Amino acid sequence: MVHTREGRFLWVNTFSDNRGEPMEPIHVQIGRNLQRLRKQRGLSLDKLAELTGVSKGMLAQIERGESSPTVTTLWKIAAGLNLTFSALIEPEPPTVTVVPRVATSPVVEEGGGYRVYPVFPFDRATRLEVYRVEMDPGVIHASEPHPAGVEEYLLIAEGELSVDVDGCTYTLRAGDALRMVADRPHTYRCGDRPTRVHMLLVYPPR
Amino acid sequence: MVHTREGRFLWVNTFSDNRGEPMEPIHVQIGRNLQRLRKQRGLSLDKLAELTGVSKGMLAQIERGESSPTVTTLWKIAAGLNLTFSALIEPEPPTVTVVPRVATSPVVEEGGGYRVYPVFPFDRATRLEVYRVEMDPGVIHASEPHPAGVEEYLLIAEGELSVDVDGCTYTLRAGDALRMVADRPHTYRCGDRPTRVHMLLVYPPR
DNA sequence: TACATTCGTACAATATAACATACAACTTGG
DNA sequence: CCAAGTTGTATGTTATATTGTACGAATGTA
Repeated sequence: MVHTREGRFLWVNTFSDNRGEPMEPIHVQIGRNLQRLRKQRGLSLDKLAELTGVSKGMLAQIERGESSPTVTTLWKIAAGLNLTFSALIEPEPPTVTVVPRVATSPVVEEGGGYRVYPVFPFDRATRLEVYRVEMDPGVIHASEPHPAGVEEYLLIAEGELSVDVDGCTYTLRAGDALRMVADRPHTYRCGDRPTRVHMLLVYPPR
Repeated sequence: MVHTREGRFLWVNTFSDNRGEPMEPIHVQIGRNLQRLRKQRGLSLDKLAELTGVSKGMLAQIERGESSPTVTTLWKIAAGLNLTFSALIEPEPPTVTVVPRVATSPVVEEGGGYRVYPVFPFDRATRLEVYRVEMDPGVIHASEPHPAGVEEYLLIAEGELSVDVDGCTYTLRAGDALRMVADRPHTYRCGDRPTRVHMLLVYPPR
């Protein structure tokens, strides 16, 4: 319950901040991204027109933010450059991010025996959120459901964890993994050794 | 250029199977997704037109795959429904899957000292792929670049791992984490203890 | 049941995307 | 240096995206 609420709390705040971003029309952003990507690859408009099957004039218009291309045109561009739509729509992300273990404080610490550390916050592009969960022997933690569509992955780093969900119990050890649709109550139970789990929450496109 | 060519090569040969894309034009896919999302929310075209500021007739045309909307129109739709572009482009997901450690065989086993076990295969909905990597002390592994847009997460379960990328070296220990854009060569170097890492590959929406 | 409202589709008018071609400025090769 | 090639921009034409309105069918209400 606390965990779920926390998770939701993080989601709401992180998500909306990221969403409140585009002050510029989307076609202008796309234009800028396209020009950057083209120049990074040292391509002329002519060359790009060849690669993508979109006219040189149109590409120039797009880059200058003077036209709002159709999705088909964008698709051609993305395919020709072997890109995703994201690369055309989103600004360039940082390349390497390290999160040392000691750099994080638990966001949840029930009686100290169940500790949740944020590793990577919700990322709008990947829709992925990563936590490190540490449980002391014998600790039981009940989670309320996440919103519909959220999927949870548990990657056991060490120790032993039992997961109760949908009336079933799954016992997992180091190296084991479990994924589940997380929109129902589930309970974690730590075995007789300290347990560390990488927990991934994957949010649906929404 | 060489790098770009390499990336393209990998994309074509390694990932095209996983990404087995439909042969349908993108605007038809978008139409289908839009209609599904609209109906899931119990909205009429009228209501959707209100929410998005796109005309009812146009929305109907899009849903029927009869028109290739501009990026501005798509943006309006996404914003009105509080969606990402991905949700408009990608189809929808599926309960509990457990992958015991012993259930998997390494897909990569270079001289035995570097072993990659698939945990969760590429999932079209989450665009996430999970591996467990085990390295013996002193082992070095050089990775070729992944396609553009792919992001790699390394969650250290145990041991010590050094990651060389972009001329920088990051040393990670149990509980540490790293995420990076994976479209460039990178090298893993195991410390003096056996190392286990959860490796996540997140593919951009496409 | 009759009437009102809602729904998705059709259609004509308007706006704009997308193209091919031309052109001035710049770069490259002999 | 000059000619040829390349580059991004401008322009007119065509295709199509987008709108507002009308309409028949379906649904809801008294």
